[in-house]
Amino acid sequence: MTTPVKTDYSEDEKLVAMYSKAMGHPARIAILNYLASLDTCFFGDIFEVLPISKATVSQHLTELKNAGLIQGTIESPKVKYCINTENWKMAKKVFERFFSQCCSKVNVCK
Amino acid sequence: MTTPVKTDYSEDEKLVAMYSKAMGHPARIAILNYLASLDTCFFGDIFEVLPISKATVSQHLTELKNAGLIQGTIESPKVKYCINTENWKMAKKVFERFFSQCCSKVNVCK
DNA sequence: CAAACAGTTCGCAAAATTACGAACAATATT
DNA sequence: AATATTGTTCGTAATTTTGCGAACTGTTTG
Repeated sequence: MTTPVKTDYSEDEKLVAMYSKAMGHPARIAILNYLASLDTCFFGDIFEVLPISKATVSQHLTELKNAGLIQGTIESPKVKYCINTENWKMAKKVFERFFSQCCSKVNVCK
Repeated sequence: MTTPVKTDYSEDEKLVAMYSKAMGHPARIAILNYLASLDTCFFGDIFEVLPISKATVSQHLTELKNAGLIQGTIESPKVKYCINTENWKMAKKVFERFFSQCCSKVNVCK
């Protein structure tokens, strides 16, 4: 009957952390903002707007794709990117739950 | 009249990225969850619940403090930690705005 | 005053992130 | 068929992150 020491993190904790990590760079936030404001968007459009090389843009896009926040489809010779709305909604929900758990009661230090 | 190429990221983009980065690790999410569920909490309580060394816990706490999401006050010989409600609300708002900008229109690829 | 307690900081190692240019693939154009 | 266009991948370098044990700081207790 000891304290319930965590041997691992919960799925929810891992999920929030995963989305957060993917969003943990201004370039990736800028990409998401940009994609969220558009219907369609090619790699070139994103690259054009960011102050980094295309190799780096491509890397950031891969990370966002791996996190599930965006998706890309080939339209030769271009690649069209967009928000993955399904997962975007999921992330939105997960963050809402996360942030709403605090500040309901007064729990300030001191 | 060329395309408005970004030379830097907006303050909002940097802010979301900063909070996200701080939240980009399951241990830090677990800490925030834990703190959000309590009124008061000492370092030892947090350490006790996590599967990592106290040196590492201390590091994570420092990061969360630097991001402004938590605060700590010394109550010798212990240290009491808690959510920084002011900034927590700020973060909540910032993420709400971020996530609500999408999915209003149908902008799925293909 | 010595020993115990509660955390932080230091020093270090391993791994991951960030960034870029150059090389590469795959289609499109001439 | 050669060349241009569009992105991705590779190789590499610099930096940051993550994690830990050990040493340290500052109270507090014996």
